Amino acid sequence: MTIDEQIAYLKKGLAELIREEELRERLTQSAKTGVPLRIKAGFDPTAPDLHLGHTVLLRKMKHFQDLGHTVIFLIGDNTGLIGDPTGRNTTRPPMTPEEIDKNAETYKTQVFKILDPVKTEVRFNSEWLAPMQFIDIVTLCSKYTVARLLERDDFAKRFKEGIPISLHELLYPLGQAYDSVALKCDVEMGGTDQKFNLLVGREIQRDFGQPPQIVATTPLLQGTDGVEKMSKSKGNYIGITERPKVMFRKVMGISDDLMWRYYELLTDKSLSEVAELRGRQEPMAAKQALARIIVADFHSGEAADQAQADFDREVREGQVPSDIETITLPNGVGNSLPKILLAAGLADSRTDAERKVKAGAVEINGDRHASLTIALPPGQHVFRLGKKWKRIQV
RNA sequence: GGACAGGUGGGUGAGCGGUUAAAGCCAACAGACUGUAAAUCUGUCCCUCCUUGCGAGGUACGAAGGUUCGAAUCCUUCCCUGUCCA
Repeated sequence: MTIDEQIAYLKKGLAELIREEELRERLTQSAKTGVPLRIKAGFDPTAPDLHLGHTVLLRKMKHFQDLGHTVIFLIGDNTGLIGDPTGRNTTRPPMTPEEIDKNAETYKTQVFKILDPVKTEVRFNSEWLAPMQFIDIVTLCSKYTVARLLERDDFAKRFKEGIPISLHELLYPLGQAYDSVALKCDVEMGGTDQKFNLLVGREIQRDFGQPPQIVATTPLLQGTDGVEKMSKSKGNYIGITERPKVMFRKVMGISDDLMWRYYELLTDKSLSEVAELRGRQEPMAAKQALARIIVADFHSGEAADQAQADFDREVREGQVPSDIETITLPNGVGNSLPKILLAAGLADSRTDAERKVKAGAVEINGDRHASLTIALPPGQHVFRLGKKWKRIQV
């Protein structure tokens, strides 16, 4: 590929690239010397469960690898103690080396579904942050001003609204910036919400006599609710290790509008292909195709077939799922339906169970059951409460 | 160190002595509708118990005490947060 083609390839699907000319220079330089560029992205050590939102970034990092460059998967085991200030944060207790190792392993098995292990370095920022002395930290702090830190959107907002900002939170961008110095990064990537932190990296690198890194941001993927960005804590995520069936169903649950965004950010389909698909006016078919692609990416084609078959049968035809759990009732629940539902894990509490029954949400062996007592003859019974199914052995 | 303001259910946010398990909104859950969805409409949304009733108890409004027949609402102390002044 020519340099122009490389840039076009890398730019596709990026939210922002700062600055393109610098990237061009480095790509040219790299081609000349044969030294690969170093592409960094940082991840929080506490949440090693990746979801599709993370894969937007990972897919883009993979593109750099495709061109022969090195990706540094940085686990922020030290900055993670602060927690990127997205809200009310306190310092988290330090993680033990065992926990960190365990999380790192989990990360590896997940990210290598996308990244090429041969062209990936997994690093921890405790490597250089932990040995820093107070004086080192003060020196680092001296390189940036409070006013500039407060320019960051969420800081500015919180400051203005009188929401607490703890001093240590201000240090987070500096720590992250120093990571780039320590790793001599050529490019740092992150979601658009990371733009500020990534830019601080440029300035700090300059202060340390390094050429400033190129900043590449990827768009944030909306969660399944279509409103907020995908995040585990919001419960609107699709995890990349989720079972094919669950994954398929979650994809089917997104709105038709959101589906096109997912096509754009989560598949290799070109924009014209997506537009063509959209023009066909067959949202149902398009969404199933999307769900198949995603399941196949993280599992296999066969798993995708199976997931689709399950979906057709269970959701579209409303039949009993193939994989429901069988529960044997403990003694003493008698014929109280709420107690049975609680014992089966279909309700959170007896009060909750009672409400659900009264609301007509309970189906037993295919028939709605709205009374609070039931005599179950010995044998197996299929219970359904909303989307949850259980087989109960009496 | 001083002067103010504030801490309510998953989130917002009303209530400022009693019809308040605590408005409204959002989220969530269930039902209807549907091509999966979305949207819309309806209902629910602390727990326990039973004689399942617009039932009876128990918890709950930062924490602990106190005043009251009665407190999320008043008082005291403590904890936490913000603003202004030094």
